[in-house]
Amino acid sequence: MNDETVKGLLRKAGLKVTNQRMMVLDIIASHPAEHLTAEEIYDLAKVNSPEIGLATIYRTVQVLLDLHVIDKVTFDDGFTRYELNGEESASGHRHHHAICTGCGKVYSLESDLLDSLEEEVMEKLGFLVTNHEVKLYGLCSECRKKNEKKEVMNREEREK
Amino acid sequence: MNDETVKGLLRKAGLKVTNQRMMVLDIIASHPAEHLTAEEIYDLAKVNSPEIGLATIYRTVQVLLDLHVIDKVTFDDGFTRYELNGEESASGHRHHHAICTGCGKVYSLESDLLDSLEEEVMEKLGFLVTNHEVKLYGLCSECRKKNEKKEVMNREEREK
DNA sequence: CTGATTGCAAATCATTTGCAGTCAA
DNA sequence: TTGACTGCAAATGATTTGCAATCAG
Repeated sequence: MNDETVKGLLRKAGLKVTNQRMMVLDIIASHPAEHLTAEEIYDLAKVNSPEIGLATIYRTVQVLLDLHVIDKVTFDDGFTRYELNGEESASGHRHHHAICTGCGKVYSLESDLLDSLEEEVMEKLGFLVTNHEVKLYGLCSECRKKNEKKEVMNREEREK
Repeated sequence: MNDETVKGLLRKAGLKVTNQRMMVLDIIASHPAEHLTAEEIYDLAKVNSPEIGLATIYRTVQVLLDLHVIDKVTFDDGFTRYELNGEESASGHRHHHAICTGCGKVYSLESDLLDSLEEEVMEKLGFLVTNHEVKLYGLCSECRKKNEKKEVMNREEREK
């Protein structure tokens, strides 16, 4: 989805194409996989437009959410984050996230392996799935290595 | 998991077994699949203990979260909700939720169909999944029926 | 022009925290 | 007895809102 497409969506919705709106969109688009918070978007926006207000960021992400241009994500750290909607994936479904409980790093996954789960829900509950959100919590390879080292150290400590 | 088990967990953690803590636990346990908010737990607690404070609810759910007796869930409505940890399911993994975008009702699912996804993440990223959270958004059978009716009405309206 | 949008500051509202009194062990 | 726990009220911090000025169409 490019700027022009979004401009079209804005107009179709009877909304105006403003510098602030396009700037927020571009900031989110140019930081893929970074899951920016409103405050982070605000700080980046201020670099080129120091007069912009934080309220504008909040109002703009709401507009972009309504247009399904972006999606909301949270990783239980008290912040709402925003990312481009993965509309490319025919299904319209969002991608998944793997969150490391060790270092907090977030990995984005593209796999769409929930089809069988969604079919099951349709059959058993008559529930039609239109979107999903998957978060995997665990340890990334780096943190697993660190943990192993720590365990070795603890063992040596104990065996003293 | 019963009261006695939790009392044991509290003692093992060097924490005290208080009426407030057991009451909050019992309220959450006796409202399965209702995904209570702190405020809702507070209102239910006040029925029998009008002097209890909301801060105690927040502090208590934090303790129960630390002990992995309960889990946190959010459905993007601005509230944090709490539910008993589905520790029964050998894997220690949480169950899934299907959230109706029509009426907001939440269905709990027990299926554990993410194994292949988790294996893939392990192979490709070296990321070890220890827990996951799955939310399916869509329309429940009731709301689908309502939508169909509405569509028929719209069509009739258009064809006038 | 003119209503939508913005920036600012003040308001909201869920959650957290300090503190003095209370209670479990 | 005594440190952990609780209730209360005040503080915090992300997000929202009212309003006058500004801007897109």
